[in-house]
Amino acid sequence: MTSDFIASSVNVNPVVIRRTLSSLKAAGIIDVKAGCGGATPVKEADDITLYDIYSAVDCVEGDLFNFHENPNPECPVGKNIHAVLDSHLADAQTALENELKSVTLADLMNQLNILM
Amino acid sequence: MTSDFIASSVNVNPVVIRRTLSSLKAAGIIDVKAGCGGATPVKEADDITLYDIYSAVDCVEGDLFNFHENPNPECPVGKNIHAVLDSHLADAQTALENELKSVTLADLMNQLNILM
DNA sequence: ATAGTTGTAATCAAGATGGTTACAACTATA
DNA sequence: TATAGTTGTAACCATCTTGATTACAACTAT
Repeated sequence: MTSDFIASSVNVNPVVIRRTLSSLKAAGIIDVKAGCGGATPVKEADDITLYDIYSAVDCVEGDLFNFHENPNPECPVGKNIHAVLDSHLADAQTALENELKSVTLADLMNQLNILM
Repeated sequence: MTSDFIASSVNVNPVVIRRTLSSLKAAGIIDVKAGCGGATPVKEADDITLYDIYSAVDCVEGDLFNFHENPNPECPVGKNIHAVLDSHLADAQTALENELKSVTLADLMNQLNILM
């Protein structure tokens, strides 16, 4: 399918589709050649997780949680807030990511077949 | 401490502090009276989790993941995409929230005492 | 009564996001 | 090879979001 076709179905500008496909290509998930229409998967469906896609289109880059890069070193709370909080926030992010890693594109396709 | 004092330490506008304290008050975590300075906790520190604070200041309201409220019903993928994806995304969100629920303010205060 | 504080609406600037246009580079096909 | 159709990407613009700021009413302790 061409980016124009997908765009008209998704009801969005073709450039947005191309940008997203470019991200997936950069992440090594699909291959898309300039000129001829269509994109082809590079990896097997059971080797592509939701996390792969999630990180490919990186809505989130690096840390999910961010706060106050330069807290006041004179403040007893501010001085230690990152030492206290960062590990817990990282744990929460990891929990989310692990859940996304547990679902593959093959899983979704199976669900889709059942529904159709 | 007054909102002005906190604001100068955090290096932010006092109104921002007041807005955040208002959110925490609305969530029943602290009490803050207009007029006199300072805020007092309403619940015990071991009864306040990171999730309570996270949801009180609601950077995220409702769903963490959002995509395409009105997909094309003519499209075999779009027609079923929410039925296929939503539960997995909800699971990921729950995993993150559960992790935040496992850490209390008392935990953080203990860590802080060790560091100080 | 007064000085100092919180609550909140209103406004503004800055940054982020997505939409759109435009065009070069590329590919398959006749 | 010429051509029609497609992708890649830069550039620009409108819109939304976010936080900063001002202003002032309502409140509290002394």
